[in-house]
This record gives sequence, structure tokens and C-alpha cells, in this order.
Amino acid sequence: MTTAEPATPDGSGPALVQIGEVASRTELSLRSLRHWEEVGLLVPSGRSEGGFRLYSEADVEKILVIRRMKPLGFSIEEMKAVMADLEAVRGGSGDPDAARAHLEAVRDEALERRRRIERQLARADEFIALLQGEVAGG
Amino acid sequence: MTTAEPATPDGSGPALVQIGEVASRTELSLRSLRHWEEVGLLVPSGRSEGGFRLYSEADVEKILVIRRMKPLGFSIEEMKAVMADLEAVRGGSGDPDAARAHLEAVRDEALERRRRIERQLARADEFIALLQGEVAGG
DNA sequence: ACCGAACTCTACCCTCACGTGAGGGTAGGG
DNA sequence: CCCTACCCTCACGTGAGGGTAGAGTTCGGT
Repeated sequence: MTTAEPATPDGSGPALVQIGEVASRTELSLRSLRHWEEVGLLVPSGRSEGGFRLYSEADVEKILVIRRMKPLGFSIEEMKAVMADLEAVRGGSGDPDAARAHLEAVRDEALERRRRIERQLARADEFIALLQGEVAGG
Repeated sequence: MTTAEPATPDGSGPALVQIGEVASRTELSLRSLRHWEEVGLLVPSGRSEGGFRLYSEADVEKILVIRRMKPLGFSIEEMKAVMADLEAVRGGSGDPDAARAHLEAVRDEALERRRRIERQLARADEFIALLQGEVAGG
């Protein structure tokens, strides 16, 4: 009902990793991951006895979703909303229809931002070409 | 010796525009242009009697160069250095050879950053696809 | 010459997403 | 126990502007 995965074949519980491994696997900084917890964007699903953050594989999956969203320049608050909507649509809590509607708006906004990035890339290319000309002996 | 352009055919001096027009022509904010002056990235070539910033066409050209450089994420300090190097290479002051060498390094860095942006675009596309799937009824 | 609208000025504090450093605790192998 | 590699929580700093207040400037129109 809750998950399709084989819940811990052995008795060891779900695999949990600490922040350093998450950081290196996702190429994000420790600071970012801690910050995301601070602001409630992604709270690791556990802590060790001594207080170490422990991330589940599902946490890491969410982190990767966030990492995909980031380059589009959404604020952390917006990303929080999106993560909540995804949760709702996938049958979690909240109103799935409202969530779906919001996600459509986000998709449109994302497409818009994507276009902006492409325009910037085009400008960057102009800059590189300019430099190349200058360096070659313009 | 200083300029190849016909220096002010009439007696009106070079065309100077104030900040608002520059902002709308370049799609930059007033705040950015003022900030760039504050930090010495682009100081308008004049002021009116009453203290209004007056930009020459050459200023506007430089602004457009900066605007091309911006999406690559260079810091203002780096951009200042680049503008100075361009000036030097184009026969202004400073050491043109050192400038040329530095510009080559900047070009390489720019290409690197360009690649990074493309990777981010690819991730953004993954995100958009994910949203699309979710919204369509995943 | 004077007015009013539109524009601009400085000065100041605010924001966001972390970076950075200090000082100290934890995990676990030898 | 000790060492090393990780990890923790503050607390402040940073970059590149955004926003606002309050005052001054320009300039077309009358």
C-alpha cells in the first residue's frame, strides 16, 4: 500500500547513508544539503544516535529531482511546493487535482525559463566568439 | 588617433543618453547599471549638470559585451578584468600581450562554463519531462 | 517664465542561497 | 584508549542586485 519495494529483505532496515556520501553521489555541497534541511526543502528521513543525518534512497531520489529543477532558477520555496505537489499527485496527501494543476503551471514556467537559458547561451556564444576574435589578433 | 568615427558632425557633441533609455535598450535594470558604476565595472562617460548619468554609444556597446558575459556566471571583478584586457588588446593602455594571454584563459574558462550550462539544460529537460509525465497522468 | 509629469539622484536596508570558519562531537578500526 | 575521518551547530559573510523613501532635475507645454 505504501511502497512497491521489497521492504528490507534482511532485518537491517532500509539502507541509510550519511551526508558525505549523498553529497559526493549527487555532486552537491554539504552546505546545500544542510541548508535544504534548514528550510524544509529536503529533510533526511533519519538521524543517527549521535545526530548524524541519515538519508534513505528515496531521499536521494528526491534530491536528484531537486537538482534537475535547480538550474531553472526556481526559489527554494517554489521547489518545496513542487515536491509537495509531486507527493500529492503520486497518491500521497493533499489534493491531487490542485497539485496537478499547479504542476502544469510550473511546467509552463519551466519551459519559459528554459527558453531564457537558451537565449543566454546564445549570448554567451557571442561573447566567446568575440573573445576568440580578439585573441586571434582582431 | 583616438576614434575612427566622425566626431560629432554638428556641434552637439557625442550622443549621450540617460540611464532609463540605456536600461530599456539593453533590458537591464536601472539598479544593475547603477550597481555596475558603484563597483567600477562600467562608469558612464558623463553626468549632466544636475547629476544624471550620461552614457555614450561606446558605453552602451560595452554594456552589451558585459551582458553577453553575464550568463556565464563570471563575477563582476572578473568581468572588470576582462573589460580592461579588451581595452588593452585593442591598443589602449596596459600590456597587450599579458591581456591577450589572460583573455585566452578566460575563453577556455568560458567554454568550460558553457558546457556546465548545457549539462544543466539537459537536467532541466529531464525535469520538464518528469513533470509532463506526472501531469499527463503518470 | 512657470508648471507638472516623468525621470533621476543618493542612501539605506533587504533578500536568497549558500560559503566559510570556529569549536566541538561521533563512528569505528587498531 | 587513541586516531582519523566524518559529522554537528552556530554565527557571520558574500554577491549581485531589489525596493523604497525623500529630494532634485529635465523638459514639453502654455
